[in-house]
Amino acid sequence: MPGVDEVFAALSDPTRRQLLDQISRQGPLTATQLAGGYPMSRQAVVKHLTTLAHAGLLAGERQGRDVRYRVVTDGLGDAAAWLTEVGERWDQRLAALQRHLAPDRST
Amino acid sequence: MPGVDEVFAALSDPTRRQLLDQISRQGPLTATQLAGGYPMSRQAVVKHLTTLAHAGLLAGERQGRDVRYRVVTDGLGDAAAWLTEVGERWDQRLAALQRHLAPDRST
DNA sequence: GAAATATGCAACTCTGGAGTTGCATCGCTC
DNA sequence: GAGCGATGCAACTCCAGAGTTGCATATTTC
Repeated sequence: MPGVDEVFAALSDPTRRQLLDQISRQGPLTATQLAGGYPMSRQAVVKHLTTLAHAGLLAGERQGRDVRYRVVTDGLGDAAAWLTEVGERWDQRLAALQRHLAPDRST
Repeated sequence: MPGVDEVFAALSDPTRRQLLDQISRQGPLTATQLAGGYPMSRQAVVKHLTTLAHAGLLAGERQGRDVRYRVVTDGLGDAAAWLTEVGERWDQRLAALQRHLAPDRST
């Protein structure tokens, strides 16, 4: 189970947010496919993907020669919970969030 | 207006989350008061507070010799919006969030 | 089986974040 | 006004993150 640290740290990089965004739109993609759209080396993109995977936001599935990265929800839970808990205290707008997420992740 | 980068980066540090948490519970506190509860120098805590303030999550108000830090909501908006936008795409649970935040911050 | 393409690994540089220490400055209080 | 307690500033160390390059390995395809 990935920690809140890693999730927020992963989301703090614009390239990584863009990667998540792109994959969430276009579905599973390989590192090489993704790398084409960014002004950096394939290896740099791979590192970002690894970071995201480590944070529980992506997962890579090997398919023969390729590895396709898809979005997963594992990492979001704790970070969202934290934002909810503290956010609720200082912003009434987020209080509603608490009430709507809580039922789903009660246990 | 603080960027999403800074907000997530600010939240990625456990000490900073703890500071936010503490201030959101106990109300406005000074750097010296806060520093007592952490295993680091006052200056280190001040740096964290400055980072949080820069991200739009805290604001310091001078009162004579003291500076009291209180929680503000400025920074949360964009980060929450991003989480909502992308999160919606990959987790139905977060879709509700979108619907409840949108009315308040619909430009 | 050989060429082409994709991933994996390792070493390297560079920059910024986290924390420290020392000292200066400002405001309160007696 | 003198001392005390708080903040502010600056310089310094240390380390992890971001990106690079080069090469090795695996898999597809002809």
